[in-house]
Amino acid sequence: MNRLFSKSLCTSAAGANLKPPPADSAAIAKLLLSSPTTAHQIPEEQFLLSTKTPWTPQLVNSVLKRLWNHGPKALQFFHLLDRHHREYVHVASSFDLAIDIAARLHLYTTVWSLIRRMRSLRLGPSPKTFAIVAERYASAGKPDKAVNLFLNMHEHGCFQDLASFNTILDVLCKSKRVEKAHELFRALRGRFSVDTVTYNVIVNGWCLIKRTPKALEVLKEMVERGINPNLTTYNTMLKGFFRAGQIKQAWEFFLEMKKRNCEIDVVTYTTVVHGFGVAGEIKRARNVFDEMIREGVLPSVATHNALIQVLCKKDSVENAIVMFEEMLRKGYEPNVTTYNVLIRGLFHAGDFSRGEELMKRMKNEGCEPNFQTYNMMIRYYSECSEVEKALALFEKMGSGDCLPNLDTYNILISGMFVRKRSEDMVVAGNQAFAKEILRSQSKSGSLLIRKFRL
DNA sequence: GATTGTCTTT
Repeated sequence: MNRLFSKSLCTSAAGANLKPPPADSAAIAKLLLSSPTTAHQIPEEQFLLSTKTPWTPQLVNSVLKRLWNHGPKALQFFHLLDRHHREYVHVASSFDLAIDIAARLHLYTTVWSLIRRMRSLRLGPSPKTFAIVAERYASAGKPDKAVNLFLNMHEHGCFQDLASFNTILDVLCKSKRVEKAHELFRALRGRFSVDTVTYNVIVNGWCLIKRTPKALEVLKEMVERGINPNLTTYNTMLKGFFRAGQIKQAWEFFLEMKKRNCEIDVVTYTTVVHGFGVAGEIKRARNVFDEMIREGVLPSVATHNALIQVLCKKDSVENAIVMFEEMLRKGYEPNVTTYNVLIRGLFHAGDFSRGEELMKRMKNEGCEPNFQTYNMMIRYYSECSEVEKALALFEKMGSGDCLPNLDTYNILISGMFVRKRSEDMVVAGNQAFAKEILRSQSKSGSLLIRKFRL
């Protein structure tokens, strides 16, 4: 998500073209957020529609991504350009973004009219478009709709192939509809000549719901059918054992991988380091970490993050900090996850001031805090009745690049209600974030308003 | 966006 809001993305909108746009995507997004949703043809909109704004697909996409948590606004903007601009025509990737936003809001009528519009402009829909919609259907608890979408793809001018088959299976698996995925797999594996990736997706599916015996069955079947498992297959299985709490089996599987001369990689080692750590086996996690270095497999930032996280959770924040400093000394560049994990660790230990310091540090290092950073810090503050601190962060969020999302409101409000301190709500009222919820116009927003009579 | 490792909470 952080990537979506990066500065480079916005400035690159100017592209290699001759003249820079009069406004960047941040300014445009702000303008759109400040205008009422119902009004039409307000001066700002006329500005957006004027031929002086040199719209490019990059600029449009950047605005859409900035308005990700303000879906109705994003769609309003998309439609405005689509319907009223004389020259600009959306590209396929902008349609995909708009479709994703509409599907996320469960506005399926809009989704389908966008797909029709896309088709009439001969821009798609592409397999990617279908992957997006299928994923949204699946995560909205409509896996059958996702399957039907795949089965009827060809009616919308898009051919099914192995890639799209693997995609729909993965979408079903990731939303924990593994039985359904396996069913579809068995029914259609003859029609597409399925490959290692297909099997890997199914193996991963069973692992995700901790049914490792089923995963092993699929692995066996794959070998019997002459499709060779690869390192991804084994790494998936290994992670599955750890996830299911089968530490002994995981270790034996790992040893077997080494015995059979698999080219064990950084993903394998990271999985084991993290797996042992989560199981509370810090010593073994460290041993494996040292072993990988001896074996000449370089730990990545992710490997360090895995170890830092488990040190925070199962050992001590102090040791996690030591690891962090060691990582810096070795020349690694920490990412948002590194900082989030450490800040969470410090906050969890009640050390708010060092957590805040670390956030300052991450900013100084050019690593922008994301939603997770803010929401996590706000959660800890409101749980400890530090409402002023929580609201200060909330304000900082609103003025920066990382606009508060619905989760933020939920965290703030529930944090206050848990404490049942009426004066908290007075503070909250002063901050007028109830108004913000109204403006966000989402279903859950209005539910909140009704629930708490804001 | 065809598959695997690090970030939501116990």
